[in-house]
Amino acid sequence: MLKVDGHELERRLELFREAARAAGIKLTHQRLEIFREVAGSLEHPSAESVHRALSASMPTLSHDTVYRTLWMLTDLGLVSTLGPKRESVRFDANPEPHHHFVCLRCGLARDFVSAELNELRIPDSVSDFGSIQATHVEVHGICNDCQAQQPAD
Amino acid sequence: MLKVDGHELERRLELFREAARAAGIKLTHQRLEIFREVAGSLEHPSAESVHRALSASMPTLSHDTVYRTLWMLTDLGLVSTLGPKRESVRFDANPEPHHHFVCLRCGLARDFVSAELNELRIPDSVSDFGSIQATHVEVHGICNDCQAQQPAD
DNA sequence: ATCCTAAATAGGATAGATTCCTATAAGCGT
DNA sequence: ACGCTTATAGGAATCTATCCTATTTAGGAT
Repeated sequence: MLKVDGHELERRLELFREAARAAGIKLTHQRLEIFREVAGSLEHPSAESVHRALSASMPTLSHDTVYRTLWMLTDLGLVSTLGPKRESVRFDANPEPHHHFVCLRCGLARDFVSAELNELRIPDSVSDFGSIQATHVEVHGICNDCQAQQPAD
Repeated sequence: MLKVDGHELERRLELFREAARAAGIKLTHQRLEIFREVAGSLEHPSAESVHRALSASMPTLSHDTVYRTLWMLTDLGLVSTLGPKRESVRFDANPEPHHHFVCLRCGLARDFVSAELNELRIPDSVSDFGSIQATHVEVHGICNDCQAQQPAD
């Protein structure tokens, strides 16, 4: 199990404590442990694996609390999600090289093309993870419709 | 509902017919309609929305068929998925700008950093979709562990 | 055109992920 | 320490995706 350096973890925990205080959010034992688990891992855990890791020391921890906490951390900007959040799998039948704009609120996904972005230089170290098959750019933002509904954050 | 140009759609359908023939895969009505639906949309539909769109003209179409067909098209290389396929949501508490290597088989996700990739120029046209919040590069491939288990494809 | 067989489908059951509901418990300002 | 407000536990409900199997179909052979 890969771990974040202890000093860095403490730094992230302090950021969380500050952000929680600023937002008027209570610092419960559950929230601190859940944040410590996700901030301390290099493996981008799922809610389920966070729950599993903590249930040894907190046998009554509920799934609901893990999910609520992780989404709350996402709202605070301390955590993000890989890919378009929740939702179901989305399919893409565009055979040309292209890139994606993805709305963080509603999941809307649109293609855009860019010859320049098709030719990115990926650091050599990445091939230590495995063989590279494709590379593309993901732009995350808020789509026009979602902005119209809820202008600011 | 945004649609792909009719001529382009026919071209994609022809590619599918060829690929199916080459792979010894039967060209059923269901498969053709499902492919037409996903290849004709600019909105990267989910399996559920494909099913919904087709159920008017094919009331007995099953969910299973839609899923099987979409994964089959993915295996043929005619369709890809947005984000790490299936699985649950994955969380990321790394506050520094970074990019991802994602294994297409097992979903393993690892961070890597690159000052150069942090400074990508995104086409102006993308801001027509909405406000941009973050940009990062996703490298898709097969991780070392998965390659060891099943060397070639 | 008809037959045959392997492959594909429908439909319901099942598994897994995520959220909802509500009575109880705990944080934190005073 | 007290009380108000927010958070939690636990189970029920929902939703996504896959599995199972009897029936149907595509497409090559006749």
